[in-house]
Amino acid sequence: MKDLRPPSVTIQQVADLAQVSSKTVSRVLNEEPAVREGTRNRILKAIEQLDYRPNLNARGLAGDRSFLIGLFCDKPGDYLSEFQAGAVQRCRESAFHLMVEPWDGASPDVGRQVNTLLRQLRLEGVILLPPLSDHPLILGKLAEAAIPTVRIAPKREPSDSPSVGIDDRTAARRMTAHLLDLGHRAIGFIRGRPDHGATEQRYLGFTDEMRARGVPVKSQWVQTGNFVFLDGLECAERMLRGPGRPTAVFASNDDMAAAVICAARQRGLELPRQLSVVGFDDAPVATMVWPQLTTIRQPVREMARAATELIIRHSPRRRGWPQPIPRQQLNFELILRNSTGPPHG
Amino acid sequence: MKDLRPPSVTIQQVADLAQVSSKTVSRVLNEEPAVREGTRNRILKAIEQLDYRPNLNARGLAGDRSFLIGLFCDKPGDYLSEFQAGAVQRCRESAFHLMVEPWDGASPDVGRQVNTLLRQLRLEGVILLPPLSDHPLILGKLAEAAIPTVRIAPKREPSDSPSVGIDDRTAARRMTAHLLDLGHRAIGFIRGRPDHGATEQRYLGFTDEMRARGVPVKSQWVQTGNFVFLDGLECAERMLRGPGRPTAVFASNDDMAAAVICAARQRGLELPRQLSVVGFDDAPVATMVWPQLTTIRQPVREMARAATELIIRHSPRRRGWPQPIPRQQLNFELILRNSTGPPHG
DNA sequence: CAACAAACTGACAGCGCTGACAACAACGCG
DNA sequence: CGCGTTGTTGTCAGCGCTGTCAGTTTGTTG
Repeated sequence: MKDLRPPSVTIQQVADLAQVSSKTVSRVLNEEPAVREGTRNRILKAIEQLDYRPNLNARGLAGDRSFLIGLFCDKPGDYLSEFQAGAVQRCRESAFHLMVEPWDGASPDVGRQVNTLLRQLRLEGVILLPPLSDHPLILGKLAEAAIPTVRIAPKREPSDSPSVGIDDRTAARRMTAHLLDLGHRAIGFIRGRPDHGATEQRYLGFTDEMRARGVPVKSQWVQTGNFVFLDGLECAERMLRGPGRPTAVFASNDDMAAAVICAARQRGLELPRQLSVVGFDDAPVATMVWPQLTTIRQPVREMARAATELIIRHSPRRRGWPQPIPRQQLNFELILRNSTGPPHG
Repeated sequence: MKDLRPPSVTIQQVADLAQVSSKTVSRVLNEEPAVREGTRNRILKAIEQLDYRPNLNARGLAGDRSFLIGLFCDKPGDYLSEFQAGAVQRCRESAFHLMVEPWDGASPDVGRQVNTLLRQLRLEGVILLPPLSDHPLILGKLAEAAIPTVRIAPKREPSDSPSVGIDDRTAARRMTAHLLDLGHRAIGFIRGRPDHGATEQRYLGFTDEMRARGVPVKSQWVQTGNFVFLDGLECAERMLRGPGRPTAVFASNDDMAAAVICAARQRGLELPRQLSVVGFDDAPVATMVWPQLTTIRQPVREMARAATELIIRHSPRRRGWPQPIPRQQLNFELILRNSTGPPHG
């Protein structure tokens, strides 16, 4: 059975047409400076005319590159989807490609698998989504292989690797202020997964503002929901049963906030009159529940672009990594919808 | 600035250690048959010992392959996430990799871009998610490049390309039967995006069963919501206002069903007593709204596995494509939750 | 205008692997 | 024992591109 594919145009054909050597064509492909204007144009025209596309395998093999960026994540989901979209977009602009790799952070085999991937594919950089941003083993492998790495919303802040995120602490603080401004004093909080960096930051933001205003944080109103709906449901039920329940609940993400809404409904509470609920992330579900969630919008696509940009800009790696790149913080946005209102009475 | 990466192990080193030629190592790598048991073991041991990983670029260049499978989709979202997870999993088992590529089906430039991708990356196969499964231009390019293609939930059924899906029509019919069995006679339906194959099938399933039971379909209760929440909201409002409203609404997907729930709430309807709502897909949102949605579960991961399997099994492409592969239909599941009940009164 | 530097271009090897084909061994058979 | 046959391994070229370095042209200066 023969190969049915049409034959591909090679760099040599372009070179012949433009009457230069293939090396010179290679130069314009790689945007190397030393090519005369006229020559470049002639080559560009030839490329156009033949509709030439360089073969990535060949380019990679010869130059020991891959034009591939890895996006390592824990689980698929909204956040990943959105992030991926932003990253792919940026990649396209520079003829890079994105390889999304889900890892089970808990598996004992990650190390080996990451190794395989790095060495087989020769990734030019890796973006780590939480909670992988703080996975010691993966970070270790990456460092060992000297792969440029950008961590998204990391927990620790070792100065040796750049990261992109928002100021979760300030955002949570702002949100808490919103609740306090409405008049709430009895506020519950649902924490996220302990291994996410954002979890602690958001909680700190909450307590910062409560303390600053002199409002006590009741420990039985602080629960941990691991960022998932079902856990959020349980947390909400624990908070809401009994007479002395909070008048507002701040969930660390929207999935859990949606759970609070469900739980409140089941108990027959009227929202937001009897209970205000706020989330974090502005996930799709934020506008698919009623009342719609007041939340914090993270500029996920922009973060993805920024992270991808960092890697592309410093590629090929020979140019050195890391540079003195500070943690990059993008702006969040407080989005007021109708899940919040003044407390009843 | 020198290259910081550790040097990589080559096939030659393995060959030397095992005292064979590199070609023989290559043979075991590619699972070619003509290698003596003892030799194979010796080589395997050497590979293990050196922790050798073949360089994909080199393999690709020499063999004119890529070990890459493309997953083309329209927009990111739950469905994609889930599908991607399944596909990546299958890829890993065979040392393949998945390249997710979002395309704007409406853009006039898709053709060129698809071309670039196919030729640069030399994808060994492509999986098309709806609505791209029926995108004439993309299908054309793929055929032209003789790339094995699997279409997910396609509309048309040209026998020349395999596809994977569920029996949307029967599923919708089953769901409709559920509603009728509960006693509903006034049933509204919200259609999806016209360019999705499933849209028509699901609607047909609905009318099939209604007709079979002799229950009339009211045209003002059939609306089109394009599978998105906001449109669903409008559709629901149109159906629900006025006195003669349906007692049940069948939305073609869960996002729109969630919208129906919102709309019903805003009008103060009690669910499911005054209105039953059902969706389709069993998306995450199905269990994040209250009441939780009765819906149809699609085995998305299994579909992904099946599609990926088809491509891997027929790779390298020299082995011929297409084979006489019929449309593959996986089983759906009707999931009863609490958004449905007998009609009021 | 010679002399030299800077800008530009090309020749060539080789990246790590596989395809085609040759070579060689082991075996069965007349 | 010669010969073909099958099974197993090796040789070698070359996939399409880029790195190195040498060669050529152009520009600048005294």
